[in-house]
Amino acid sequence: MPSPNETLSKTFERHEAEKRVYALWEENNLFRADPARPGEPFVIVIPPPNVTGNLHMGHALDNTLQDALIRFHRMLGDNTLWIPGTDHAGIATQAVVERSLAAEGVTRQELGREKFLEKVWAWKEEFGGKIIGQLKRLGASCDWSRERFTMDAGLSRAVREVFVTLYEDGLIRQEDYVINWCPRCQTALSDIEVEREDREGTLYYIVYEGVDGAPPLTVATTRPETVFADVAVAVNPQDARYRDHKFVKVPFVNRAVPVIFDSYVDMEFGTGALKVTPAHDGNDFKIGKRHDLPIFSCVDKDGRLNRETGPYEGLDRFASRAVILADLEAKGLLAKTEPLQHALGVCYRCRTPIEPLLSLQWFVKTESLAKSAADAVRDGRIKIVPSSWENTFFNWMDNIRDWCVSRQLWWGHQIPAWKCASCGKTHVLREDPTDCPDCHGPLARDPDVLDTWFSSGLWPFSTLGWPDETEDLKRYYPTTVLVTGFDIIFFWVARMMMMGLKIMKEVPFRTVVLHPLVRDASGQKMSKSKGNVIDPLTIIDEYGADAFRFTLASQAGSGRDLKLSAERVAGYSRFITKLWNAARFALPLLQGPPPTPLPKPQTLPDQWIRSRLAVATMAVNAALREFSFDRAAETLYHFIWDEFCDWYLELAKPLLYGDDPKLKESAAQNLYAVFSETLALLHPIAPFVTEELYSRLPGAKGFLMVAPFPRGRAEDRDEAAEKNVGYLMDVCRAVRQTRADFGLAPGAKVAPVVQSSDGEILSLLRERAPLLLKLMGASSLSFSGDPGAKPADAATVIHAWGEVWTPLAGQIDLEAEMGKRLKEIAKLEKELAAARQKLQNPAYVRKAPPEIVEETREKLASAEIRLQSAQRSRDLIGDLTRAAR
RNA sequence: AGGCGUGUAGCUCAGUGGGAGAGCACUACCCUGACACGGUAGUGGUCAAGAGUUCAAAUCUCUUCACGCCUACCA
Repeated sequence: MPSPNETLSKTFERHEAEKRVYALWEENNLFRADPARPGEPFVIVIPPPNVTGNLHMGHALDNTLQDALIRFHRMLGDNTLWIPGTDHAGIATQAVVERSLAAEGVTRQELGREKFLEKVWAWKEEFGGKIIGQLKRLGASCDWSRERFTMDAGLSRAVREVFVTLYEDGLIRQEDYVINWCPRCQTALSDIEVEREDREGTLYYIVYEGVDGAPPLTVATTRPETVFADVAVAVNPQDARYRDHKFVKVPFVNRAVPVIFDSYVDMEFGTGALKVTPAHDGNDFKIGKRHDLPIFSCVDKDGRLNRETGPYEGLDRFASRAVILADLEAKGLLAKTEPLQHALGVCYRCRTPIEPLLSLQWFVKTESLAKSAADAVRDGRIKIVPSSWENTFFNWMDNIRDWCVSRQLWWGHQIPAWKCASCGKTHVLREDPTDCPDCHGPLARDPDVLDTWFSSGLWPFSTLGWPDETEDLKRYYPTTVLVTGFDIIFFWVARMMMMGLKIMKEVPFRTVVLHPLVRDASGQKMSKSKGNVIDPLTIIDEYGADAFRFTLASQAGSGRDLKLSAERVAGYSRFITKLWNAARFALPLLQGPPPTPLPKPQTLPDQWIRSRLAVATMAVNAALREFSFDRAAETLYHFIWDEFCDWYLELAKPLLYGDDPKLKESAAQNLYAVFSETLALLHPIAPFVTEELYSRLPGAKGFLMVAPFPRGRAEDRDEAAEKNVGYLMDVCRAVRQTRADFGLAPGAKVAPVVQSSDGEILSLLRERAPLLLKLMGASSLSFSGDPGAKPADAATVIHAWGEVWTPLAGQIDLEAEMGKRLKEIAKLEKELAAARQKLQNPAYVRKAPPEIVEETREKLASAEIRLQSAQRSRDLIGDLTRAAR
């Protein structure tokens, strides 16, 4: 680090400093957790980003908040651990590698499973985890020595252990079921991986002829190409129209199918008759089960019509539609068509329409797991912040459906299930078998892998070493806080709860902090196709990590959207510069750290800023404890800019620059204490600039990152000092206001007079006069106890404690000033009337709390005073106008 | 269809029973020896609309309107 005495550059050279400071933190092992150390555990597991991923705004926000919490608690002395890592992201990663293979003209099928997986691992080693370096640029203080990957050996063992345990407990089973199939990705998807898109579709009315001359029946469908797999037509039992229909013929294949009654059918929709296709619709599947109907497919996994469709075999499911409709029409079986707006299920990755398909898959039975998770939130073992999300959470947990966990991919945790070729039994095992445990027949392993969310569901304990009883696991489970966006409550948060409670018999975390999603400045989702993506690294390059983090924190309290714009970051980068410049002023004046315990402040400016610091410190502590990052940021912004820089530094200058060595020293020591504590308060949100400035404090030891976080000294609260500085501010503002209102020439030195009947106030002000002169741009300040001593042509500002008279000089825009005064008077009169009316209301005086009534009286008095001020100004302007004529 | 949420200054938002606020933007003036990425003083709002509860409503209740999100079995 540069030596403390070196003068600061004009602005914070953040590129160089961020790199240097971060390297120092790492070299000094400051991120590393030690279970043996004392302290309350404070543990966060990172939501593992995809190993293929790049840092985007969502990550930036998420990790800024986590880092702020970790840094805060580290400084509080807690035993903090922030576990980083990445997710193997099955389908996403497989797709990336397949794409790079395609460039070489190879498919994964040609390569074979084993070779392909080698390629993926090689890709992961070379390109994966780029995001880790990007998190470091953000300042993330993760314990990198504990970095994990959802497919590393330990986590894979955990996955297998959990799968087998759930299987043994009857919570996992393999079943034929209609699942969501993506014909493009060639895999099953869970229900929540299906997204709904509103699309303009068409409702086709198709005639099914009656069997043996029975009357025909018309059904309405959006999917005429699935008629081949129809096994029934269903109508509502209440529906009188179809009482006499017994059997109808499926078009093209002329199969006779029964007309059945099922209350699921909506009589109002279409014709009130529904074609039942159990193999290609989830609801039809349920109807089929209820009525014990046969089930078979007419669309294959590649999305083409199969053999059941006869001449149409091989056609794409959508391309076939036109042909089929034309043929239906030719047969006179297409009664009519009408447009229909419907929500089409599409693959969350490639937006290909989902094909509901009958298939053999593995399911996790979620009902009991979900109940225990919901109970944990209901009884407060897990707190959701903000609590408004609880209803959404319960709504899902109470209506949860079984979780399809098998995926027809290669990249992932292969399901530990083997099927015996001779006895046909399926074995789910912890250790790889050589032959069938029952009959020693040859075994074939299930080729499917698990949903990537299965392994991330174990993240809070698998990363701590489970299933081994590690020191980390004992010390750090359950984790303390989980910070994430609300978009993955169901994908991830709920599943961690279910898995943690089932496997560990204990909640995975005590608090879930849900933050907004980052949008662009106009509230649009950031997406490549819209071209509105702001790259966090570009922002960091341009404005610095501190300004960026401060911006994110300051906006993290708002509702569900965080609208981010570069202008806003630019604004907060000025705040960082302001702090830097305050340091440029302060550092050369400092000799060394103040003695401990910190001496009581002796002078008014010191008493005042210490009091204000105590208030701000307590507010920041409270805000960070309550995850109100925005409140913490706002408090710091105003304390540093308005109170520390604008008032305290100005008030302290005469002492710091003065001739009295004793005063000088105590002022410098106080400045040191206040400034260094301010840096500490700001550190969790803006770690780089604060660490850098801390290192420049003469005699500062160690790192700010591990310095104690200020708690706020209650004994520093000093109401008298705050009141007295209030008088100084009153005088100062009165003169400044007069200067501005009456357009006094900037160079013109005024000679204001302060009048008060309170001798103590006068002597206080007299003592501070030299200081005030500079702040007001006055040549002299005089004092009077006598209201009659007012100079002619002086503007008056009245305060409750006295008056400030400022003699006028120079050019004044009388007309404009008169307008302003009249407007002000009107406003004040209104205010007065309102207050008077309240006080005249007996019900108010009787029922309102006395302090509120008192407040209103004070308000009335203050409005009267301000009205007097304004009236005097008006009269003065009137006089001046007449004199000018 | 149901659920959740939002509506406050030109923009972004804080404020959950008692003075309508902040940042940015805007206006005027000022390079005063840390900072013009600065300072000082200002302009700007029927708190979406209506009704109710209350001595008192941006805040609580109801209704309406607008927008957003989530969930869902209307083929």
